Amino acid sequence: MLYIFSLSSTHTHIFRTACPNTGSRGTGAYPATQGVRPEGEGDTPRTGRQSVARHPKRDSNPRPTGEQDCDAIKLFIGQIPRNLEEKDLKPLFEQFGKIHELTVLKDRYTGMHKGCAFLTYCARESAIKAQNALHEQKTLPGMTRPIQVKPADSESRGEDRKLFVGMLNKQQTEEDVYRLFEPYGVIEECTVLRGPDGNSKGCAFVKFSTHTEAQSAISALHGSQTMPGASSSLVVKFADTDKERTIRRMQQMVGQFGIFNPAIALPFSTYSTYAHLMQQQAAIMAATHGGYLTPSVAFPAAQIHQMGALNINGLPPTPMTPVSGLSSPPANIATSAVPSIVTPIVNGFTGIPHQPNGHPAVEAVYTNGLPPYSAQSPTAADTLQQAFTGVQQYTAIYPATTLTPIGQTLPQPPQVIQQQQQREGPEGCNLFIYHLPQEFGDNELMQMFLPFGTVISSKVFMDRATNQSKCFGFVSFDNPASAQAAIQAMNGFQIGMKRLKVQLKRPKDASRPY
DNA sequence: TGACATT
Repeated sequence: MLYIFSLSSTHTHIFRTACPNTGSRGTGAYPATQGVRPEGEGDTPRTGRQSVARHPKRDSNPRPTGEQDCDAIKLFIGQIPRNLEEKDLKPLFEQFGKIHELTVLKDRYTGMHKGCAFLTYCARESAIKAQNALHEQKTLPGMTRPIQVKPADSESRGEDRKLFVGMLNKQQTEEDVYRLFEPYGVIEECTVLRGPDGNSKGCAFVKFSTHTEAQSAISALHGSQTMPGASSSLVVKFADTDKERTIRRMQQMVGQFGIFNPAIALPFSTYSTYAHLMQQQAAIMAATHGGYLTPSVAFPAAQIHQMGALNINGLPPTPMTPVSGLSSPPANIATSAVPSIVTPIVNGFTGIPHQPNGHPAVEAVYTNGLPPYSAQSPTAADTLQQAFTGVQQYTAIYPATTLTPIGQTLPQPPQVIQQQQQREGPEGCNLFIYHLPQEFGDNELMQMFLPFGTVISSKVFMDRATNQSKCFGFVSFDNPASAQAAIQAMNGFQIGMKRLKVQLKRPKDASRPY
């Protein structure tokens, strides 16, 4: 099994030019013309409001006058080949104006290029131009999806105007959905969720410019009709907040197929004690295991990622309480914003079991039984975006043949390191783990223990006859302290109905049974 | 549950 790491710098690279008067960025709503731009729009009667959606003006949240030119917009750039650094990307974006800051996102632990960037022009207008010219308009070499150029989540607000639409016909396109919703307001974003194969998952996100519009669409459309082939009537509701999504995915993962990341599937009591360790895991998972990672994992992991202070060496800063009581989840779980990048999210969806109704397990159920989140942390949003993009882009790793994009030479691809060359670590570094979820393989096992240090090997034992996991395995660290930290944190850790048993591997000469 | 780097 191959594991993909980058050992390059752990620092984020920033390209920045001096640009005066950009201090006000990051606070305003963006006059976005995002998502679908249906063609042949003359076919359908349109309201006056809806034409507004095609112009960079927003009737809500008008900006103060005189601020426009230097009220920079931070753009999120997605679907960037991982071999392109700031210097490579700069020419592509400079044609729309002077760049104030361009930052390729790197995993903070592995240094791995996350396939996305943040871009801030000196002039607001440049950002709008760039978005209009590039967003979904061209595909960079090696990528399977078109480039994403849209306001960073730190720029957008109001997930209270974003709708989840379920029970669509899988033949329905963005344009179909757009037309369905356009009578109710200005649509800023309309995205059908699709699997890796490009097939619709039968659901979509539609973002209106105002909450009122979104609400009116719900009132008019929810349950109003049943699409051909759908098992029940149309579902139109406000999209989940992260908190809701986290909870839902935890529940679903536990119930359906075990889990990938214990932090997600676990009750909050253990979740909270483990959470700060998962900060690191989140980043690593997002950056290195997109092909395996389900979005249900990526969401919460990314949230956890920005909770609390980090302890770089992976050791828990406080004594762990593996099976602690009934503490509440950290309050800031709910503070991150739902990313506006919708299209990229779906691309990383691999291995998600589908429910009998044919809907993806993760997206199938959206309710709004929880209060909306109150605050939005740009950092959280950024992290989510990073996680998403990391997930998504690893479904299409480097192609064997890489074209030279935008006239640049190509840096080398990320390092691919074969793991498990060394099976056992030194004495005191090897853990025996029992009660692993049936679904856990070497990879998942490794990820579960990565937060505690450098994992030099991970092995889940498989039944030869059935090829099923025997639910135990080994993890080896490169130092005993990591191993001890892992024992402290993970022994007794509840996953679904089981609790992990994490012990030092028995020395070879010890044959005593338990 | 079942039990320490296998086939």
